[in-house]
Amino acid sequence: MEIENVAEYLKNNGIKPSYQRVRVFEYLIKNKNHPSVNMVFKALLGEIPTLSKTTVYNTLKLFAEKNIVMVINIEDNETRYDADTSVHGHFKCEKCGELFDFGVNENELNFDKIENFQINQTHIYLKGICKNCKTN
Amino acid sequence: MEIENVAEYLKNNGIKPSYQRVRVFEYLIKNKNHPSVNMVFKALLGEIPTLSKTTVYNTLKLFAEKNIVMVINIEDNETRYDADTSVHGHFKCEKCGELFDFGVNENELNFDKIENFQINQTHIYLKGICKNCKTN
DNA sequence: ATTATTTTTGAAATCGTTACAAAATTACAA
DNA sequence: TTGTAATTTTGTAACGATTTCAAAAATAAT
Repeated sequence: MEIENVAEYLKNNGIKPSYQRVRVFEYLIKNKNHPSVNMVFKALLGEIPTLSKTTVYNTLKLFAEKNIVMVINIEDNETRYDADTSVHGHFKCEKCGELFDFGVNENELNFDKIENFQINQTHIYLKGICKNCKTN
Repeated sequence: MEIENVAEYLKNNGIKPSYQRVRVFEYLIKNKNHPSVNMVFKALLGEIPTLSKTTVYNTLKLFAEKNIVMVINIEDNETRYDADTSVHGHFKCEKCGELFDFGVNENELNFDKIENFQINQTHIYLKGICKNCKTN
């Protein structure tokens, strides 16, 4: 998805585009590295010296409520965020720790036993060894 | 999977079958409710008054390392455990909070972009409204 | 301008989890 | 058995991610 005007995009999703919110969202779409709160906070603190970590928490929670970010719980200890809200999977390499995106064909998922359930969110997490770490 | 003798099963998986470990694993296979550490602890405390919560943590971590339980991170705040380690999905109802199992056909998952990755674990989490909560 | 509303901030509290050392239990050898 | 070593359990303290909360700052409305 192409987002030309972040402030406009936030507004269209019912979010008042404050300076901090715009900057956090810009970080997400520029750095597609599924950051944690701490990663966002530390990256932006250099440019926004008054930034509070609570603001990052508040902002990402708001984004999640408005469904413009995906909450990734592939790690047991810290939550990660992704501005790409389309259905796709995440692969975590157990060796290098990196998180990879991969495509998922929704139609091919046959979900037994939950017919007539209303699905709002789909999370697909794989863990293993990535191609780089396998050869090295 | 049928597990007739829990102690034997633990031993076969490289786990010394102490009393606490046997009781924790028995709880898991009798109560297929994907319990949290706290749920296991509170349920067993009545029968094992000296039980420590740390023991439940240690035990479940050991089970996970030996791959006889599945770690479920569908909730952001607390980890849940499942003695069924076969590939299957979990549906969390956003209304009643219940966790449902569902079947997944592994072969039908076409994972784009991660060819030549070694997959060790597959986690599929859905969130939405279960059939009961939709009608009520 | 003034006032009301919203947002940000930072410190304190919360809570799941882990670290650690002592106590209890089990395994092993004499 | 008995003593000793190794393993497991226990409970308290520490840790760290996240939330709470109230004050300060910024923004919007009258």
